[in-house]
Amino acid sequence: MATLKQIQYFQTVAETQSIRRAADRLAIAQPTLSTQLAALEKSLGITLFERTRRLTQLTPAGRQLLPAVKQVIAQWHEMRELAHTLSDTAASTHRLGVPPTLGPYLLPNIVPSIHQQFDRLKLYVREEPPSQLETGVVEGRYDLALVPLPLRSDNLTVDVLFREPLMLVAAREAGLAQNGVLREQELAGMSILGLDERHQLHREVQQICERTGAMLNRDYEGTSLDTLRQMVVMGMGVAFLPALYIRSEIHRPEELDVIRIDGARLYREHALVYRPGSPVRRLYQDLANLVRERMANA
Amino acid sequence: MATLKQIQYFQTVAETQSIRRAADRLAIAQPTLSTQLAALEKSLGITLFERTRRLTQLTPAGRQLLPAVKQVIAQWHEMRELAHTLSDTAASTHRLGVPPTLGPYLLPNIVPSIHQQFDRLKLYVREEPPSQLETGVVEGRYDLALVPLPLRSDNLTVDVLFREPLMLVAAREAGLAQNGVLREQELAGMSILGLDERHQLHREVQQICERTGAMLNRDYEGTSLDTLRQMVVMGMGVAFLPALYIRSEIHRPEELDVIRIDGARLYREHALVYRPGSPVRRLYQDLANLVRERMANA
DNA sequence: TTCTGTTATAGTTTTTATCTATATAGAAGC
DNA sequence: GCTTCTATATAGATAAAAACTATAACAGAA
Repeated sequence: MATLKQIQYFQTVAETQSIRRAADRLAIAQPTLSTQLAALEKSLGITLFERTRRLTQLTPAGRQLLPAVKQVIAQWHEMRELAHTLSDTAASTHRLGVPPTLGPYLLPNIVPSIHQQFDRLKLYVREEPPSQLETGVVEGRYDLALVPLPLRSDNLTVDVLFREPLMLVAAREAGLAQNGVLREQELAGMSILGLDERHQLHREVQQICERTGAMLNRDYEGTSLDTLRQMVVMGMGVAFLPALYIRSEIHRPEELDVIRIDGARLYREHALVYRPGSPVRRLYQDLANLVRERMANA
Repeated sequence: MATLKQIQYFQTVAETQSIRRAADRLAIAQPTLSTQLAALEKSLGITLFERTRRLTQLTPAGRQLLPAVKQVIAQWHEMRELAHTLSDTAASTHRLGVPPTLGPYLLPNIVPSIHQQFDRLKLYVREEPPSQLETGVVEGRYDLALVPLPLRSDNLTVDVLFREPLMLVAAREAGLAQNGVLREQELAGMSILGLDERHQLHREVQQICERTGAMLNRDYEGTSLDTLRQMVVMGMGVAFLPALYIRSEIHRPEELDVIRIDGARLYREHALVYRPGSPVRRLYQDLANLVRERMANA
């Protein structure tokens, strides 16, 4: 089987038109080169060179093989260069999974910071429900993912990132806003709109309702935060929406009241997860730190 | 330094997602594969795989290197296929040099036969004066050449091909033709048009003139056989033209008389030459035989 | 926990790439 | 025509590395 070395030897002999000079340039002994050339010729089934005392030149077949040989070497060098670039782990493309209720509202805040600190890092981002994100990371479809806590799987490394408050949102006409604050007790009996159960937020809101005595309206469920907001605007009820969503999507206070609930533990918690064995876990820890800092300062 | 084998190993592991299965498919022991992978990773400065018990999968960097790796292997296979094709020596392109006073008139007669017998052989043909053809072969610019005898160089293998008669050509008005034959003595004192001295034919005609007592007209010399013919047509004199030229270019007997000279050794002799060390000399001998047979039957 | 399957490591053997020394042969020079 | 020079080939020895076997380490499943 021909080796890359032999192919390089071939090219050098073709260029120098001399086994002797090629051996010098390659810094190997001349007999080595002779032997390796012979081995290459044998493995290819071609006589590549016409050897005379005065000069060693290509045969017609060798001459026509040379461009193909150069191609192989060129591709090989290209591969090595790419490897060199990639040897900085932060220069690769990492596959990041995000939940649809977080990604679009968080990433715009942090991606610029990421590119500032890791200028050659690239992210390939996909949205999926959190449960699929977890299995996606375990199975290797993702390198890392943003997921809400708590986790189902226990074989992933978890870097807790931040808590995101859930705020009560009501139509302006409902007149619920009293200085933008409501006491927890006042939630009791209230009808709450939620997302459908495929979303993690469904469960989170469900738990809040159980704790506070509010009632989760299961007749109408949103399929996204945007539809949920629309349902609130149309007066179908009130809803808990994540703070990052509110910050990025609700700009017209004349339509909606955003109300903080006094006393209740109303938040969801996000984490960055990846496989414990990932050779670039160090980079992912740095990324987690960056997100934490960015959110702490926001 | 990364080897082709290691690169193949890399690809196979990436495909099978398992060192174990890859080792099976490659028919090598598993520890060998582990070691070679580690060596490749070290030489590239990249961790290519994330090894867990359950599956061995690519790291982000490895994933991005994979296409480049496949390129290298693809190019290598392409090279091997080409080598296989070229392993039939008669499937290569051979550089053939021909003199301008022979090539255009001989090749149309023999090239079809060559392609019939060696259907994958290709000829790259160039025209040059015979002296340059000889050095061209010696120096390796040509693989083989058609040249007139005698040769200057003595370090070339010579396959004599055939004798080509030189015929006297005169304008119809000159009225020289007597049954198309002239006796040698009648040449004495006659003014003969020739090519300029860069052509071998110049010397050949010069020798004929010396032998027969004819006079070589040096005031007007042709730069090609075609101009020489024109000069004859215009009544500037008579000329010796090679039989192959006459056969292929002179179709209008009303303009010119073609006259055979009785008694004189009027011919030039052609040979096929190539370097004695050429690994494909066997093929060139076959080609020479083919030309000889073709010309004997013509 | 124990068992199973996968990868890594240790130690050995085989292969092969490389070296030095020398033979061989063509070209140039005497 | 002989010698010398120079380039490649061959022989034999050595060093490098690629391969093997055996076994350790370890995670996940039973």
